[in-house]
Amino acid sequence: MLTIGKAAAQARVTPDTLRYYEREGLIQPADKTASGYRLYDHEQVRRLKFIRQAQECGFALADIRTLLAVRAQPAACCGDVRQVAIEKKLQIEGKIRTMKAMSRALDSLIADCASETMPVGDCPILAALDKAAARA
Amino acid sequence: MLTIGKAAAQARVTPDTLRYYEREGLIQPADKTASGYRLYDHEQVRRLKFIRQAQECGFALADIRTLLAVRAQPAACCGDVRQVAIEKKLQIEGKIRTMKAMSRALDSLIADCASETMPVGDCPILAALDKAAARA
DNA sequence: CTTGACCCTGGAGCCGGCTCCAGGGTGTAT
DNA sequence: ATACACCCTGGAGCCGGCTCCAGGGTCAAG
Repeated sequence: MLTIGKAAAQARVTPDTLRYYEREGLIQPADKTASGYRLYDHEQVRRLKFIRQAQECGFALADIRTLLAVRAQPAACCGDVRQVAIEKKLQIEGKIRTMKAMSRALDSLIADCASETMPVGDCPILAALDKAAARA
Repeated sequence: MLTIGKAAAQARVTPDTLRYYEREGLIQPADKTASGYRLYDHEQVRRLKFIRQAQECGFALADIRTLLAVRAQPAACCGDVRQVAIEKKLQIEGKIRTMKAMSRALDSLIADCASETMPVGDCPILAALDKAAARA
C-alpha cells in the first residue's frame, strides 16, 4: 500500500492533484490508516494512470468520469464507450479546423510582411487585420 | 458619436465586453458625456473590430495589446509585428500537433471497437487506455 | 528524542475572457 | 408624467484543472 506521495509519483502527478481527483469523484483511496493517511494499492494506481492517459487522448475529467462509470457497469456495452470516444473526436476535429483557419490567416499575414525595415505605418499585417475588421 | 451599446453592436460584442476591454487597457472611449456615458467614434469602432479580428487569428488579448502598442509607436517597424505573428503561429502549430495526436489516438481506439453488443469488460477502448496507462 | 519529511483539512488563488448582478442615474417617446 | 430602455460603478461568479497555503498531525531515521 502506498501513501499519497508515492502513488502520485507513480502516475507523475502531485498529491494535490490526486486529492483533487478524489474531490471530483474520479478515484477513492483503497484504504485509510487510523491517522487518516490515504492508502492506494496497485489497482488505484492503474486507475490513476488510466485517467492521465484518457486526458492525453483529449477527454475532460467529466468525460473520464463517464468512462469510468460505464466501465463499472457490467450491463454496459462497448458501444457506449465508443459513443463517448466518437463525440470527443468530433470535438477535437472541430477545434483543429478552427486552429487551422487561424494558422492560415497568420500565414497570409506573415507572407505579406517581407520587409524588416518598413515603418509600422505601412505594415501589411496591421493593414490586413484592419481591412478584415472593416469587412466584418 | 455612439453610446456603448451601439458601438458594441457594431463589432458584435456586448457592452460588458467593451467595458472589460477598457479595463484591460485595449481601448478608451473617444469621449464621455457630462453624465458619464461613454462615447465612441468611428475610429474606436475600427479599433474594436481590429481587436476581434486579431482574436480570430488566435492572438490573446495580451498579444493584441502588444500589437496595438507597436502600431502606436512611429519608430516601430513592420518586423516587430511580424515577430509577434510568427510566434503566435508557432504556438498554434504546436497546439494543432497535440490535437492531431489526440485525434489519432482516438481513431485507433474507435477502430478497435467494432461490436455494439460486446460487454464493456471486453471493450478494446478501455483496454487500450489501460494498456497505454500501464506502459506510461 | 529530535529533526525533517511526509500527511491531513479547508479554503483561496490562478489563468483568460468574459458575464451577470445590484443599486443606482439618464435619456427619450408617448 | 411616466414608462421603459439605456447607461454607470464595483464587484462577484463562471469554466477547467489544478496549485498553493496555513496550521495543524504523523512517522521513520539517526
